[in-house]
Amino acid sequence: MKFVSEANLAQRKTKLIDVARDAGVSAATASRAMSQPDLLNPETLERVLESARRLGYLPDGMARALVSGRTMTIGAIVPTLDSTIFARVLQAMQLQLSRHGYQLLVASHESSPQAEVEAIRTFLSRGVDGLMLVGAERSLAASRLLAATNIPVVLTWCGAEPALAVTVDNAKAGQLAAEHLVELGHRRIGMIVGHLDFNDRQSARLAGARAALARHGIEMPDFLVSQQSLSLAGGRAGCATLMQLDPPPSAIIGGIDLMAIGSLQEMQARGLTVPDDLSVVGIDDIDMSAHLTPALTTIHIPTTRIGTEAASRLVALISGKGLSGSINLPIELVVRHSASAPKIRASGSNGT
Amino acid sequence: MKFVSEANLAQRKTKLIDVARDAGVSAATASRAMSQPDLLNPETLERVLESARRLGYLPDGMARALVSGRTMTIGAIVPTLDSTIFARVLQAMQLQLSRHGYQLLVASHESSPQAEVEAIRTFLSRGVDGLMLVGAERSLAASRLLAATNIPVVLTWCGAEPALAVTVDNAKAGQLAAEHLVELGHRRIGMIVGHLDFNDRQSARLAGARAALARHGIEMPDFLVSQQSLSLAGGRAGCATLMQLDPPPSAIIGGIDLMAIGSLQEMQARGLTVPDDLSVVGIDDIDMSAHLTPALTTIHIPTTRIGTEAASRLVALISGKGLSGSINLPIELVVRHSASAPKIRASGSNGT
DNA sequence: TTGTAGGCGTTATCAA
DNA sequence: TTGATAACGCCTACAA
Repeated sequence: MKFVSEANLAQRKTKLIDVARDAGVSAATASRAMSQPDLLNPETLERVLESARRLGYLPDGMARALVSGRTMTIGAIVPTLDSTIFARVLQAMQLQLSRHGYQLLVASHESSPQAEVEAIRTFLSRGVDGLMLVGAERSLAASRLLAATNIPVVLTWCGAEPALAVTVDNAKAGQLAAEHLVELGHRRIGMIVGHLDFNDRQSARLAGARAALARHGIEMPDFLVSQQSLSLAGGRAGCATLMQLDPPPSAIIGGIDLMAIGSLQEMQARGLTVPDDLSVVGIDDIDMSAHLTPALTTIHIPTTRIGTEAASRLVALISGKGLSGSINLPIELVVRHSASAPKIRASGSNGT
Repeated sequence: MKFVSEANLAQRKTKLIDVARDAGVSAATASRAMSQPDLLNPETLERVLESARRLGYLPDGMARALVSGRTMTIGAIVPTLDSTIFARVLQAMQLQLSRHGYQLLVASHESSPQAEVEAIRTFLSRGVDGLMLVGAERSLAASRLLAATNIPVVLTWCGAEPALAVTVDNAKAGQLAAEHLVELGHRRIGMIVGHLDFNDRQSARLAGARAALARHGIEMPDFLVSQQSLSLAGGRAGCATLMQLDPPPSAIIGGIDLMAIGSLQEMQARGLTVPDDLSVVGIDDIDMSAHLTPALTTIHIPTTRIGTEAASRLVALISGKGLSGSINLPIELVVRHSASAPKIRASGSNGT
């Protein structure tokens, strides 16, 4: 028969026992060479390591995890991967985690509460050592899952007692944006936000803006708020909708920078000028915002830091050392060139 | 003593045997209830499932993987998470994979060949069932690792025989961009590309553009090529550099859309007009490009499809069914408004 | 249709 | 310093 033997087709993965035999030691010793080199005789150690190298040994994470109970893996579940914001957070987390030997497992739920539960279940089942989630609002099933687990969980952006959280004051972000516009003299202010269900960040930003305006005796009724997809196109559509109003708002707040930028582009496409014809303020301060013409006035959110802090806390909690309380990161208004005093309009009520 | 007993602090995770006992069956039966429900007596099945639900049973993925040899996990290693392009690919992959019960494990190497090896090693060790990588160029160590493994690996963007690949003709992308500009009448064409080492996509795009120009008797010497970071800021810097030349190019190709957009913004910041003062062509066709003013002329790369195809092939390869050859996806020029015929310059040699 | 028993690759405990 | 051996939680022939 000329058939190639099966054994040659899929060469069996070399395992610890192979290395041990090759080096003439027991499996236990070989194992120690991998994880606790200090306990070994230098010569033995070198011999085992050499065998491992030559045989191309790769430890089996599954077996290792099964017995040790730890996978050296952290799960992060975000609304979407297709967002500079979350990409940044994940990047920061991965960087921080890799410093401690942890690997990041990422999943996105595309704003579906049910998909989030599934992701949580999968990660828990997969044996992640820690979990990072975005926002405080989630399905009951998800909450139950989280309550039942005993691995550390950290919430980001928005928190909810008693969970550990790395937050940012989203309501204040809306407030800062609104107050800036009021100070510039705006009275008719619109806002473009993402879809509010299952998005406590956007909800808080809107509420914060509204409350701030109310304190100045200004209302922002529903027709001045446009719910759109959290994208450039959403921003453009929102801007188009609001500009159709009569009279149109003299200023718009974008629930995220991307939507504010969409507004900028919609105005440009209409041959109108920002900030002369419309003031625009964003929230997030993504990279691009500083490079636009006009550069976008926005609220800076320390995105990278959120990731770093979340990762640090997770690691600290797992190893049981280091501080690990919740933290609320500072945000601030970044004044650039997309918002100015409103043009005096014949029909408008002016401030002075 | 009033100490709370340890057992209460960390309630032991319920495992299969607990469910089995609770339902009054053997572990084997409980196991079958989870993975092969058809084999069970409906009543028994229901009883086990009920117990599992009530006890909040979550299968231990590690143990399951150890015995079954499969983790239902696919690893994807990309240059960076902070990129619309890769975000899109990953999103598409995740969507496709979830349809088959697979989970996506993501890592980024930030353009470090060594970090890539580490990521590959980690994933292999973690027991992923398949691996997705970007580009065909990598360190020797990485190649060895890949050659030694017997899980399916799919390369994306650029391929290399005999590896399975889902590619796009990057050289042709550069070619299409260059030819479009030549047809418009441009003779002095610059290009802004990413750093060329460990990035075969950018290298190919540059080479393709150069070759196309050469066929028309046009040279693109090094001083007309600016290597920058793959970012908006990089694009701006590259544009600034090239515009300082005397004479400056009449057209610029961006190695990625983001850099082309950076060029647009640099021009705008300088009070110059695109395409009147400079024609700009990108490569990628990201969302934003269609929304700019002027809208960006670019080469469309089917990013989402790359992810979908890669995922499908991986799944097919793992399950051993379905087609699974390499595939080269079509790309095409998308003419919008950022490139036009060059202004006749006194000092320039015009075509006619 | 259900139960028994062996083993997946590694680490940890206990002796030697 | 090293070795034997028993878990880890689950799956899957094989038997009943």
